[in-house]
Amino acid sequence: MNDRLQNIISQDGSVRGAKSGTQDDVVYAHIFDAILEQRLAPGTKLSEEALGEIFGVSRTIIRRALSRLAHEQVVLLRPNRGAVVAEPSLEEARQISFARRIVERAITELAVDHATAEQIANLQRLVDEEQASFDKGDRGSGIRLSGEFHLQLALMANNAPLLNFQRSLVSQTSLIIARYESGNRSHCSYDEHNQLIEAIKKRDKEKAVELMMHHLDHIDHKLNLQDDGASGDLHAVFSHLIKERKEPRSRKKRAG
Amino acid sequence: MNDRLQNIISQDGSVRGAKSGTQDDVVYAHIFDAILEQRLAPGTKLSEEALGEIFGVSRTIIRRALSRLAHEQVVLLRPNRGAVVAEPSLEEARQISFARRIVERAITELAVDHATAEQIANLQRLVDEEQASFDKGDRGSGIRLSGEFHLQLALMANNAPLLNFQRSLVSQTSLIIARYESGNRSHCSYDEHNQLIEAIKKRDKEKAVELMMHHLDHIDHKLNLQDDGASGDLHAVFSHLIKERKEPRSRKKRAG
DNA sequence: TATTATTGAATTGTATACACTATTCTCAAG
DNA sequence: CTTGAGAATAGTGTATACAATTCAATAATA
Repeated sequence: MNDRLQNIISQDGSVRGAKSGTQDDVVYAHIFDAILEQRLAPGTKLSEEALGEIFGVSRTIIRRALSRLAHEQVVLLRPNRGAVVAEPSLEEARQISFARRIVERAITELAVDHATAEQIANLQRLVDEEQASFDKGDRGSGIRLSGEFHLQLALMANNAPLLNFQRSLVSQTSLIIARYESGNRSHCSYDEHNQLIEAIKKRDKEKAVELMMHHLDHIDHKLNLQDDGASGDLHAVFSHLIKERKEPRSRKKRAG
Repeated sequence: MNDRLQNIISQDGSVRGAKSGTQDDVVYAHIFDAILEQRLAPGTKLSEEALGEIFGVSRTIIRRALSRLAHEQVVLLRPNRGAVVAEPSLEEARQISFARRIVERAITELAVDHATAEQIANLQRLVDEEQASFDKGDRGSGIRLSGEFHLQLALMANNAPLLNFQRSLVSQTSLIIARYESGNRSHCSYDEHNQLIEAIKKRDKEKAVELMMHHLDHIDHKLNLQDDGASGDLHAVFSHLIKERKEPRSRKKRAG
């Protein structure tokens, strides 16, 4: 038995982060997606016990996932009072928007420099999916994919700290859209995304940056003060994946 | 091993930002300071049980603290293998340096716009302390205070996301200095810090940004990031000790 | 009726027991 | 002497019990 070989062989097949190995990654990803797709409205209480039941894990795991989300400012952790989906204020929204301009400019420039053909193809695929989602009327997926476009761009920039920061900013922007964008204005960012891809293909850095800045302007302009309260029912939001709690592993007493 | 951690961490010092309320904040702050003041070297193993004994809390608390540190990239959490103080590679160091330029430029501009007299006084006090520490020969405190200067600047920028990002970048920079700063070049950043304060007082944005960029250049130059291009090529890395193949490796005798 | 105390349920905070994994140690084979 | 397999050990991963705190409902008082 060669365990090393086994390890090497089994290293492939990792799909988009969350490997089935660690449970809190799965929980994290599900809650994260639910928030980004706006199935969980800002302000929704995230009860540890309820989430534990839904995902079939103990509060320990839920706690870790919530902690990660809190670090990305997607969730607010109030001591002794539990977690809620973050509700960015207008002032916070303004700060996030400003920070994004700083970061997106740098990312766009780096991406133009470093983008490979394969990465650009990935980018195009994301935008196509995004457009398909909006066409299908799946606004939630569309908004999530729109965010992933900006994350893919950050990935192409080849700078880990900027990528991490971008992840947090994009998530929070999604929250802001959920809170302040009037319901029916479809996001329609895919058109601007397509133009960006063209500029990147042509390695036209100046044009790409200009497009990105305008794109961010448009996002800001679409926001206003209406709020549409989405769901607050955790079980409903996650109904498609509620499962039975794992049978407690047989606890063999250590024979004396 | 346990005793070594005990000695390093329990050195009485300032534990700023430790809201005495929750225990894991205290633990977090102590470990954070120990790393920033370079009493914990990059690569040091951080055993949960040992830390629990040292701080008189359960592993639960230690785990949370380590998790927070890992989010800020100050600690590396290896699944099933425990936590170690992060060891930024040269490539990571370059990326961090780049990201800092982006962020510090924005922060400097914002700080010039928003700085109040009181905040500038705070800034000045930090630099005085920093200088005093270096004069006393307390390099650890000096480096920590140098970092706090940049954090205070970020605070003055009035932008929470940028402040958070800056916190992570400054911490990692401290780690990089610990790992890569060439020999005895004392940090001596306080001189440039003082010039920056002057420019901010005069609301001279252009000058302040220029000083900041030069300051970051100097930091980089004191490190050995310039060339070298450390590779994944083991033969290159260990070329100085490659021996004739036939030479039988002398096995060290077991002590005791 | 409005306001404040008090009590009890519900939820989070922490410690700890057990399960699982990785590392170290020992020893046998080449 | 080196290499590799298997057992012993140490350390992390997860679940759960219990303590501490918050929240809600009721009762008491003005």
